[in-house]
Formats: sequence, C-alpha cells, structure tokens
Amino acid sequence: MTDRDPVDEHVERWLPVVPDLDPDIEGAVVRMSLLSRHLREVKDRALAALDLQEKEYGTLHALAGRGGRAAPSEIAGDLRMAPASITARMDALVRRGFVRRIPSEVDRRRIDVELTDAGRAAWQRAMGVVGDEEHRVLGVLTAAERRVLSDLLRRVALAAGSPPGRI
Amino acid sequence: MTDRDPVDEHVERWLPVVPDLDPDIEGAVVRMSLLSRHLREVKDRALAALDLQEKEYGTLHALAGRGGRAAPSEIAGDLRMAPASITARMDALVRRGFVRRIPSEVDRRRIDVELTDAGRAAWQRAMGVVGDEEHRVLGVLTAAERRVLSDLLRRVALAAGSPPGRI
DNA sequence: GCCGAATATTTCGACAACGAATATTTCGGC
DNA sequence: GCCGAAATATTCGTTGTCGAAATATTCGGC
Repeated sequence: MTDRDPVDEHVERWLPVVPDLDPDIEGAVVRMSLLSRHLREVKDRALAALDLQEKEYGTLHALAGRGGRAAPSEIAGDLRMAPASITARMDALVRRGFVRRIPSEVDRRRIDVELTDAGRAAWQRAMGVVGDEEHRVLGVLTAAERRVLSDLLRRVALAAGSPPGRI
Repeated sequence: MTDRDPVDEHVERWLPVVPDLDPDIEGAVVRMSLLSRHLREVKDRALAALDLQEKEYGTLHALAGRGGRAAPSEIAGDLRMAPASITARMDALVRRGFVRRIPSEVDRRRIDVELTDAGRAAWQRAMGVVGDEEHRVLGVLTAAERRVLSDLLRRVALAAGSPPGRI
C-alpha cells in the first residue's frame, strides 16, 4: 500500500488521548491545510525566478480574470480580501509599471485599475510557471484520481457553502 | 449528478483564455485553499462561544500534544511558525492563566511552557467544538468517501514532501 | 433641485507574523 | 579549564492585513 506521512504519525499520537478522533477527517483537514500552504510556497519560489511575488501574481491574475480592468473592490472580492488591502497591492504594481489607475468616466467614486502591456506580459509569463507547479504537485495522481479528488472536494465545498472568490 | 460550485464557474470562465488549464487540478487546488480557510473561520466562530480564539486553541492544542509541557521552539515547529512568534502567543495565554513559564532545570537556555489546570480545561472544552465543526463540514461525505479523500491527499502530500508540523 | 442614505476608495491605527539581531547558556575541541 | 560555535528565547523593525473613520460621489424620495 501507500506509505505513511507525518499526518499519520500525528493522528496515531493523538488517538490514545482523543479516542473519538476520526483519522480520515483529521487527515483530510490537516493535509488540505498543509498542501495549500505548500503550494503557495513552491509557487512563490518558482515565481521568484521571474522576479514576481505570489501575491503580485495573484493580483495580476485576478485583474486579468476581469478582462484586464476592474474596480479595486471587485478584485478584493475575488481575492477574498478587504478592499482597504488592495490599495497597497495596487500601489506596488503601479510602481512596477504593471498596472495603472484610471478614474471611471461613468462613476467618479470609482478609480478602476487596468493592466498595462507590461503587466499583461508579466502575468502571461508567470501563468505557465504557476500551472507547472500545480501540475507537478498534483501529478502523482492519475487523471482519474484527480477527478475523484476534485469531485469529492466540490461536494464538501458545496455543503460548506464556502462563498465564491479566490480565483 | 452533483451540483456545480463557484470554482466550476471560475474554471469555465478561464478555460477559453487558458486552454491547457486542467479543470481537475485547478478545481482541487482552489477548493483545498477555500475549504481550509472556511474551516478556520467556522472554528473561530464556534470557539468564540467559549471565549477562545482559533489561534489560542491551536497553541493550547499543540502544547497538549506535547504532554502539556514543551519548549517554545518545539511549539513553533509544530505550528510551522517562527519561534519569535510564539513569545507573544504565550504571553497572551499566560495573561489568561492558561499557561505558565517554567525555566528548565537541565538547560537554563530553555524556558518551558506548561499548561495550567485552567488551560487544560479550556482546551478540553474547545476540542469537542472543533471536532464537531470538522465533522459537520466533512460529514457530507460517507465514511468510505472520506477514506478515499484522505488517502488521495496523503499520496499528494507524500510526493510534495510537505514537511511535518501543524498538528 | 435638495438632502440623507448608500457606495467606493483611501487613510489611519492596531495587530500578528516574520527575519535579523541580541543576550544568555551549553557544548566540543584543545 | 577555556574559547569559539551552536542553541535558545527574546527584542526590534518591517510587512501585510484588517476594521473603522474619513472623503468624495451617486442615488432616491420629496
């Protein structure tokens, strides 16, 4: 069968003291958390070769997902962050020349953000790197297994009612 | 079959612009991240009824997992945090009377932290709440499906080489 | 037309985590 | 026994995020 991982040892250590601990629930919960963190870290390291931080890429990606132009509050919703936090992120991207601010013509409360050509180019370069990392980590499973995994997670997510966002 | 979730719409929106996007990989990655976040939030809300923050519970839990007494650096490793960050967490728990600092007899560089009776009681009360939330969220899957999910995640985690920790 | 409520962004203050630097102690080689 | 290297917890300065307040604008009712 498959090997044991650190989470198995964690569960084994806890079972005596918490008899009603479900190893599969605990295992799934802890592994999801660890894997999400791990993925963020490997993406960050891979993106460093392109002189881009994971959070910069995430912001560019969300903006590209809105067609390259959006309101800051829309980006905040997509990234599940507070609107106030977007200001600093956009400031940094503006400084790097990846984004420009454009006051909306129709609603002068809004100050849209827009990808520059350099920003779009950086995003496109980085997208491959991020995809490769995801593929590399999930690549130990067969395509069929990945389908099973994704389907199981979808059912949990639907029941949990986790709100949309985090593109 | 099962319903669609927001991640499906996200993937559908991106597929035209990124043709080589694998819906199952993207789906699994995004859902793991969203679910981990969601679990942390529901735990935090549930623990609020016990006047405990999720991070306080996590620290108490890690300490209990070490038998109720440990070095700060050990707790930092278990929680995958920087040792420097543990100082403030323990300060707060000491203020609440859940933890006390005890200079080690054998190695005077170490200042062990130890659960008080009140700390152990708070942890035990909270443990049930956290377990219930995990069970509630993962409960939409059958026991056999949870086993499949946990096994798939173990294989990914093993291949990714995600280091131990985060009890 | 005007006024209050709602909306959108930004600023501000607080907080948590980090890395680097610091102080103290232990360990190993001589 | 002693000295430099390693280890341990802490302090300090920086960064990133948040919620609340501030500012500017739009909308709806009258």
